[in-house]
This record gives sequence, C-alpha cells and structure tokens, in this order.
Amino acid sequence: MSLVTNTDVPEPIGAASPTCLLRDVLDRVGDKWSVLVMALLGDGPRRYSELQRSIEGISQRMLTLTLRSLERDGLVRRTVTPTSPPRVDYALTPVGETLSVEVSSLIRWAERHREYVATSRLRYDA
Amino acid sequence: MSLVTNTDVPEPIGAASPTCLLRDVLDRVGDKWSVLVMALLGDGPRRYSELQRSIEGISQRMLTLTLRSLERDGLVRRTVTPTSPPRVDYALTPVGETLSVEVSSLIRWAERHREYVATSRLRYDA
DNA sequence: CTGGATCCCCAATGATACTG
DNA sequence: CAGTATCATTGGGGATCCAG
Repeated sequence: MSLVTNTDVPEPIGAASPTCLLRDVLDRVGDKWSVLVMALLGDGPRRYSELQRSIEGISQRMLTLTLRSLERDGLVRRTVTPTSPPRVDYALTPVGETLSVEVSSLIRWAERHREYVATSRLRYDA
Repeated sequence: MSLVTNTDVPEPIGAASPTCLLRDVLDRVGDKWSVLVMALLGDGPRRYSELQRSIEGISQRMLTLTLRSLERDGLVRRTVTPTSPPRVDYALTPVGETLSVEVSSLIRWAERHREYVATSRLRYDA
C-alpha cells in the first residue's frame, strides 16, 4: 500500500518523467471548480445553465473553461441540441464516473470535518 | 447518495453560508502541494528535509507554508527535537489520517488513468 | 441559452539571500 | 537542519461586452 516509498531509493513524488502526468491530473482536481462540477455531474447530466445556477459564484468564463478542460481530458461528454435557443447537456464519461466517485468522497470528507477544521484554526490562531 | 440535488430547491454547492467551509477545505486540497504532502505522511512521519527531498520541485518556502497550513487545520502535528542541528518531524493527526486516505485514493486514480487522460487530450487537440 | 473575446488584477508560487 | 524575509513573477480567475 506504500504510495511512494516502497523502494530503497524512493522516486520523488510528482517527478516529471516523460510519462508522468500526475501533476497534470492533480492540477485538474486542484483547480477551483472541477471538483464541484464533477460532483454535480455525478448525480446525472446537467445543462449549462443548471450547472451555473448550482455552483455558487462561478462565472460564465470559468464554467466554460472548466467544462472544456474536463471534456478534453475525456471526463465529460458535451451534447449539443441545435434548437433555438440552443441546448447543451453535459454528462460524465465512464472514466469520468470513476473520478466523480473519488471527488464526491472528498467532498463528503470536507463536510464531515469542516467543523473540526474550523475549530482547529481558531485554536491555532490563538 | 445524492450530493447536492436531494431537495426540490437545491442549495447551490459551495454556498457561502456562515458555517459552510466547503470552499476552504477544498482550497486546501486544491493548492499545489498539500495533496502530495498528505500522501507522503500517510506512509508515516517524515522529517522536514525528507519531505523536501521526496517532493519534486517544492521550494523551502512552499513546503513550510504548506506544513503550517496543514498544522493549522489540525491535519498535521509538528514535533521539534531541540538538538543541534534541530530536528523537526511531521506526522498526521487522526483526522489527518482520514484525509490522507482520500487523497491517496485520488493519487492512485490519477496514476491509473493518466494514460487515458493523455490520449484524450491528444485526440481533442486534433 | 450558450458561449467567445478582452481586459485586468491579485494571490499563489518561485527565487534568492540570510539565520538560530 | 529548518526555517524566515523579501522581491519578482505569472497565470488563474473575475468582470464585462458581444454574438450565433
């Protein structure tokens, strides 16, 4: 189960070997909105406007950029219905589903422990 | 299992209610280094210098700031042994252990799917 | 409704030098 | 060894306007 120190000369974590995209993938999780978008889509497909209403404080620009990145990574599928006005639905791909499980788990962790974190900060700042 | 849409009028995810620190906690996971530090400490306590050597590309400044934040949040415990030269060990708190499990799971996801993501990007860019 | 294009800013990060 | 202090940078993200 050792993640990085299972060899005598441990490879630095996040090392930039040609095939190592750990940093890239973590950056996806690390950006401000991807985790929330993935969690929402985990409940089922959503329209662009639904996502925007559901995510507090996201701008059009960032929602679009986030969705484009997720689509590029093969995690989200974009479906355009050329009606007037146009309708665009976003859904997870099969691989996206597996990531959604992870990030949803993370969000539940945050919800379970946010009170602990809050009191820890108060204590530390005193 | 619904994460955010289990009510008729769904609460915006990440909403800034007084007690909602979801954003803060996610920001901790979202910064560039916390995830890697938590994953490493999941294998057991580490000295400052061990962490620095193990994490590719982290600066002294960022390692210190990251550890301070994690300590402030009650996720990491800092132990100083006042020898000469001084020795400082970092270990996960019990709550930190539970977060480490989550982020390690995330890292394993990234490792399992980085090839898929890479090829997805190539295809998208074409 | 679903974006694309622009401008702009600041906070996160890096680099460097110094210290008990 | 384990930091602290300072400065420079940059790109992530917000605001706004426009368009099919």
